[in-house]
Amino acid sequence: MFQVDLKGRKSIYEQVVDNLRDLILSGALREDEKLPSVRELSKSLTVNPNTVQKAYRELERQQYVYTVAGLGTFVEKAADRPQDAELRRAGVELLRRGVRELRLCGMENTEIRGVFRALLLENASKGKS
Amino acid sequence: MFQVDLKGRKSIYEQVVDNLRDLILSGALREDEKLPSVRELSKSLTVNPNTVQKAYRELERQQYVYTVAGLGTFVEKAADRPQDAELRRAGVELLRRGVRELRLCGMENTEIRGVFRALLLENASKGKS
DNA sequence: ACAGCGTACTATCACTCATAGTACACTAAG
DNA sequence: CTTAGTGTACTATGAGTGATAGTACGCTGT
Repeated sequence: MFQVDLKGRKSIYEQVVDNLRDLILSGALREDEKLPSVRELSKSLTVNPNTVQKAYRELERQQYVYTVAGLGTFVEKAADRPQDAELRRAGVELLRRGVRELRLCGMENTEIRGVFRALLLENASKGKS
Repeated sequence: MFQVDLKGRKSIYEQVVDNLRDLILSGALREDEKLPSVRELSKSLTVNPNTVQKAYRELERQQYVYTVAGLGTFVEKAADRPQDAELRRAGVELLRRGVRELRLCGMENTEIRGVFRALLLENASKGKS
């Protein structure tokens, strides 16, 4: 399904959250589709079940998934996800910080704009991160 | 000089590093200008001297400052800073992640470009973060 | 009844951050 | 030389977080 990086700065459960969220947003996991069970995914990733459960709890808190007792965890309908706006704000914030960083390097608006245009084209056809 | 946020996700010494680095890059601290002493800044920020020293050591490692034994810590000359390229790569990476995030929200290139243009103008005249 | 599911709880270990305190070598000023 | 101020080094401690292990409970579908 995906991999986790033990030696990264991001914690494991954060990586699980981000990866699953991306799979949901990209449509790789469809609405009402069942996610792997906690124990199943924990074996697949070779991590502790508690770690996966922590990730699932967070995804449920953010309303990307919903849970049916005794059945499993499923992808929430896009219509019931009011927090896409929050994700959008996060994206804009990343752009803002990037612009600020490049400005500190002494780059002018025209240069920054050039870098940005290249980025847009670069990622246009790519589905990977 | 600046403030630290105790309740943020970033550690204190990282905040000190980032703040001082920004002051140097923006020119608020000029070349060969003396930084506050470890004990002085630690009192000013109400943090432990060891925390400030850790930040200074990191800034020296990144060659933003240099140290003269018994005298103090000073701003490195811009010509002796080969790692601006690294900062630039970090900025570009932020932009890339921002674009990716906004794409996951379902935004098209034209929309993303619109947000970006607004950002460029918004920060154009601002000196604050 | 049984297997599989999410959930809850306690306990432990490791790591990082921040703190406290002490000590040393250096420099400039008196 | 003495003193104050500087960076630096070191040990120790407490708090917090992340990850782990193990156990247990209630739910669902077969």
